[in-house]
Amino acid sequence: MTKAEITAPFLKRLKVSTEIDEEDERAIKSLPIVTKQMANGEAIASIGDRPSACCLVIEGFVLRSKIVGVGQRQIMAFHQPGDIPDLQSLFLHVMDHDVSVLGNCVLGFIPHTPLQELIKHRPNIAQALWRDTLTDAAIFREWICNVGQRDATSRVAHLVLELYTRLKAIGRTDGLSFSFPATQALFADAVGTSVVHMNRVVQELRNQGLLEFDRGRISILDETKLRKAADFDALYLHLDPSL
Amino acid sequence: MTKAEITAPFLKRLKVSTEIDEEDERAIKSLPIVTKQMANGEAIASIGDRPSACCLVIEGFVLRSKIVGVGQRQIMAFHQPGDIPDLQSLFLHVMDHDVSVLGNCVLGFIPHTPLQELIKHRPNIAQALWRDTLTDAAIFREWICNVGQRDATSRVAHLVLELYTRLKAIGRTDGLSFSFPATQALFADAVGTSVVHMNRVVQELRNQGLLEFDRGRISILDETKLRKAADFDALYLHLDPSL
DNA sequence: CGAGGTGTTGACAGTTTTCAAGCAGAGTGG
DNA sequence: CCACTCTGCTTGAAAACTGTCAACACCTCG
Repeated sequence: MTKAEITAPFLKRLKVSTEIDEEDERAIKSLPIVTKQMANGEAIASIGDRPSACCLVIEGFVLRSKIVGVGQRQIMAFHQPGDIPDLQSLFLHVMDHDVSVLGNCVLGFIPHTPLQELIKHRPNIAQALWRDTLTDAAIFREWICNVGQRDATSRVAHLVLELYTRLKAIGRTDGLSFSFPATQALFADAVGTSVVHMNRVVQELRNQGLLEFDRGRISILDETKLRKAADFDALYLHLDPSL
Repeated sequence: MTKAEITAPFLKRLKVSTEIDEEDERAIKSLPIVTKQMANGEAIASIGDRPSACCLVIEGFVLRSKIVGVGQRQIMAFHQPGDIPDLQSLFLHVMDHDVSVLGNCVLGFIPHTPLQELIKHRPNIAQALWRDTLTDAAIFREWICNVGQRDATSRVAHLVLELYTRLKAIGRTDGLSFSFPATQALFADAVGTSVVHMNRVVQELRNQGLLEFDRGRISILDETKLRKAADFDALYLHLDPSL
């Protein structure tokens, strides 16, 4: 993979929100990035770690999770190509949660030191990255609402629409469907329900003709009804309004 | 109020995480801050707004919330003196949630422009503020876990310990108790339960001798048991380890 | 073929919400 | 001082939602 290919989704993302000039772009392309293939479930960083590099998602998905109480897992975020899921480790040195791989994934590891240099000397990039961590936070807030106020059916509908909307913004959807290698158990961990209940919710959404889960592919069948069931408003994603 | 008094909790907070030199301190003290007294429930910023200033909490508490579905409210964060609850509006120009006052409160409003200048020319301060937004995000993540995985009793216990720990870090606790002007309905909105159930949980915690709610004052009666009930680990708060 | 992961189902138990009502205290105005 | 209102807290009973347990079908892979 060339540097251009590696940094492409990342650059595209940054440019949505911020003026990135040629020198910024050169600086990003000259970062020392080590790419690595990783398989489903592999750990990138674990709670208590003190990482010395950040990981850029190039292909595939990454998730952030935490074990709560007696072994239950809560997933707190899904990350897609162009994201840096553990950028926070630059400033919060101890990991307070786990970061791991979903499906097969290509990651680029960027050591903290050159990244810190980049932030110091390229204010545009610093600002874009800061903004990125703020939209992450906005998504966390929406998840609090999701888990706190909506019933299980709405939660799943909402999560699907979020994934769809974010993936569409980076051109990784195929009409109204997209590839997402998650089992029902994983979805259950993300919306805070049991696997059994998750299964019933999936069936209900299927029977009502709203969406279809099929071996790593999610298809939206009736977007209008799904939006209504989900109580979904994309404002919190802070995407480029032109999309 | 003098500038020194206004900025004191804020400066104290920044210094915990970052080297702030004298010039940084001078720059902060010369910010044009307009203070304002506000009363319980007053709105600071609402969803859809495009604020042109950020608000610094000087005395009292501020909360962030969102209306979900048919009028239910989810509280997503509580902020204490030294916090800037809407710092994100510097980079995410449209508010995706509401910010309002809890109890009586003194706020300092700082226009975006001088704040942006400060960030541009004082990298230490920029870094400290960025770090602050990252700890906010860490708290959001923990709230997702709280609402997603714990039962109502643990959730309340967890929230109380979080408030206690954060307030202790800024010296606003009184032994094992602290002042926090929240009704049970407010707590219900924060942990995602109904008011009725919240009341039952409060009584249970009282009966078990874990804590006491009394007109705006919360007292921890048995810290060890409460910690256990809450499944609480302060790691995610990223506080100065010397505290 | 057997093992393990994933999806599915039924019955039952537990938690939480909803509805409806009553109580206590603070503040208001007559 | 006494209604009166308002808000916050409390209680009981029924209904809704969700979790747990146990079992089985299906599929892939070694």
